[in-house]
Amino acid sequence: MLLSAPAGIDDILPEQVARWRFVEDKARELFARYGYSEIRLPLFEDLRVFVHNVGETSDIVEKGMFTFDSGEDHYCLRPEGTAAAVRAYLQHNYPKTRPFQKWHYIGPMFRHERAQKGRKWQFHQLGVEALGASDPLLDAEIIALAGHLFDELGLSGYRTVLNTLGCGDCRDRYRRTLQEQLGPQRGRLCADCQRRMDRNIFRVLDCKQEACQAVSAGTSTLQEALCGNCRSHFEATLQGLRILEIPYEINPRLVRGLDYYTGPVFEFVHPGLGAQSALGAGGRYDNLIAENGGPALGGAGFALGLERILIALEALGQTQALAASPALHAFLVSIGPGTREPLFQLAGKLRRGGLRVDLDHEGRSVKAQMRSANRSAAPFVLVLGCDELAQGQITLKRMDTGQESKIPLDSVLSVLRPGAADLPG
RNA sequence: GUGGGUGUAGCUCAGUUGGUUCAGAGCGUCUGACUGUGGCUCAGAAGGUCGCGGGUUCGAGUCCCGUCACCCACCCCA
Repeated sequence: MLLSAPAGIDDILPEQVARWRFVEDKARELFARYGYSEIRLPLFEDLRVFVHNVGETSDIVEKGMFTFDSGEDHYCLRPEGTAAAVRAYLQHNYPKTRPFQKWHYIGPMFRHERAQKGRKWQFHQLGVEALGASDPLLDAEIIALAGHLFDELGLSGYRTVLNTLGCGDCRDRYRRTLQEQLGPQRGRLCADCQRRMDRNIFRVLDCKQEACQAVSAGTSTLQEALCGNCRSHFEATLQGLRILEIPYEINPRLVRGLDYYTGPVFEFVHPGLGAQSALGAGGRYDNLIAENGGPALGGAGFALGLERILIALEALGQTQALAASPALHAFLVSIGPGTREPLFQLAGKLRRGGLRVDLDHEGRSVKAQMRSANRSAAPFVLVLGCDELAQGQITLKRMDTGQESKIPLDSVLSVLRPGAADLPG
């Protein structure tokens, strides 16, 4: 019986890697343009890093993490990046040395949920964290950055939805209001929402059930409970978006599942994604640093689902025009006894000289070697037969015209090298 | 954790009311078409315990049960 990868974990095969790199490369370039330097964080952490921050009652912590023990210590595969970034920020004393940090990361995250479209056990996030400041223009900046990335990728049709959750006080006040307004209607809510009422009552607001929506439609919105500071921060964020001419829409019922969010939160949704409709999401978390033992410094960030971006691009038909890897400069074909080793030697020289070349390793016929050459998309083929070998020459064939010429064996590098920069790839 | 759907060659799928074309097609792969040369065309070949295990039947990809895997959805979230 052949083994296969665990459920919910995909191999990213060579044929697919070009698409991944297309997104990753573009993201890295843009992150740098916005001043977000890369940080590489561990794939597993002390369990407490996430339990306290993501939320004890969130599904991620309740049943969604891969955990394991080593002796007395409890660990988990990271389910998200923000809490780990904050941990590193504090561990390395950034608040005291250089409190304002703009970081980005790209890498795998792990959540133990039933897999479905756009939801895997191992998935990949592109994330950004701006730590140590509470400037509302930072909220606007990261929203703009995500949108900019989508635009650069040719990912059209996404919507930017935002809302504000308010500070702790606003939320406490609003929570009480909701409890009062929803309490008497509890029986009309679905079973999930009745559960949500006790765990995270805000999530009742974005339940998909019609009955629940009808009930929650009658409740007051958080906007009405917002304190002056939160109101002006949100306004300033929106103003920042307008300055940058970023289109957005406000959804007062947008709620985030992670506990650490405060203030503005946002989501990028796309119709090509299926039920998991968010390309990415994020928001401000002004209490997170303090709650982890640091000073009262704010932060904001987002995480985008790499697979989801790929799904959306696929839905848009933006899949072609991506070479799997740079094409070879030349494919080397050997004909007849005694030619293989000299050809192998030539390959070594050409590679040392900076050219991408390859040759057959399956003992295939000349015709088959030519087929390989053709498939490789190499613009040139070098044919070494007994005749050429005896003359110290090699046949250089242009694959586009089929034109052939013999050149001295030791001149190959200098003949191909000048044009190498013009070659595809 | 809960539903629903699907499981036939490497890939995409046909296989009608269970019975000598039900083991097939297309694509892909490989070989060959005046003995050292690709892309097009033509010819041919390889490749499948029909997910797995039971059962019903004279006889099962084709019916029943179980099981596993995958997909989609709920939930949750990127």
